[in-house]
Amino acid sequence: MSDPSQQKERSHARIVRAASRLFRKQGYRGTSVDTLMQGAGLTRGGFYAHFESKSALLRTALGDAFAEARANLFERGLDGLRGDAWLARAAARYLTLAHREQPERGCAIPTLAAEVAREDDETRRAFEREVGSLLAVFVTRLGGDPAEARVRAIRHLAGWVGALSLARAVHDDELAREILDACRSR
Amino acid sequence: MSDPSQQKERSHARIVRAASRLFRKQGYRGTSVDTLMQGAGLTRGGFYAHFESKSALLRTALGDAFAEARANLFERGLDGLRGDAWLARAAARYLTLAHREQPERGCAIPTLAAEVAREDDETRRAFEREVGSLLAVFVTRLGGDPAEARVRAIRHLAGWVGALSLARAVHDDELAREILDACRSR
DNA sequence: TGTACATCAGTGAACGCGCGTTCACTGATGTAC
DNA sequence: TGTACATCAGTGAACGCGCGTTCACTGATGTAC
Repeated sequence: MSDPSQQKERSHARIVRAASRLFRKQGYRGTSVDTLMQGAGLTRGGFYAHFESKSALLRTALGDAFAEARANLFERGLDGLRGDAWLARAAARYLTLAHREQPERGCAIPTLAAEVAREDDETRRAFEREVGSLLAVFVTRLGGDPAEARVRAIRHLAGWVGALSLARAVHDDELAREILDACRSR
Repeated sequence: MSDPSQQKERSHARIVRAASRLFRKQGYRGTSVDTLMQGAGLTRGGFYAHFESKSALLRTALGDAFAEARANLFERGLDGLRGDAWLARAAARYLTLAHREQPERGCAIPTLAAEVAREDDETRRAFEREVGSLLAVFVTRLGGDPAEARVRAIRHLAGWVGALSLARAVHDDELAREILDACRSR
């Protein structure tokens, strides 16, 4: 009973989950190994039995963060929707003050892209893979000619990412709302 | 001759300039006071005769960074241009691989927005002021109804910011180019 | 014109602290007989 | 069923290091007489 390797797997998953949330909330450099192990209910010494380095965890945590955001923002509750109907609902979810105020469960791109851009090739490849599968979801949902859908997917995603980045970095809530609203309408 | 207070002013300006470039290139947390003082040709001990804290320098450096980017990307060489003609030229400048590879002279939003979002109110207000004056340039250049121009300004800026953020965080140059190109047209 | 003193921008050693990482150890659990 | 041993996930003290910040000092320059 309670196979010790299963226990290790569960700890591993808790570390990844904690990292995925804390990195989005406080940034990668802003989150210490100590803090994230506490977030997983463990102590710092155990970290290196699970990951080669903090950087290796970032690569793994990106997968979890993108998966959570993908589900929450673009899939959950939007089952049958396609084309402009899906686009409008996804935009309305992405471009909210709630998303602005809860980076820890939201899209990983506005929170982590700038730090990832300064990391090594392997990390940027991991990020690239996640962007790729996110765009694939967009293309499927948008439908129509795949090449055209891909251009539209990139354009919309970029607009939403920029809007959220701006809305988070300004102080005034009203300005934040204006930015989010301006990018929602088509 | 060579008024000592003038010398201090020149050192001050060199620190701000170095910070403005290094923060965009390596991030705010990624740049130490030591590194940026070396970048200004000084030693670390002198820093606190010029700024109350590293955070106070960030607020000042944002002004320099936005001013440099505003001039380079949206004004220099675009003297008479207005409306869609200006927009197309500005987009063509912003969405280039050169801009992707030279964050230290480029737009401060993709490089610093995520870190600023985690800083205190005063810093976010400084960032907000700079975004405001950048949008004012956009509105003037776009012309037409000011309210409509402002919505368009926000929408385009957000799209460009998101595109550059994505292009920098992915590894593959071809994908980066595809992202930048997709966001240029219209 | 020359000497003594005041000013002050900049220096560099030092501070306490938190970081990523290592490692000898603990203690709960599973296995052998 | 009970005892002795092996395994191994997790602990927590310790490592060297770089950080933001402080401070006693230096040395060039300007001022007073």
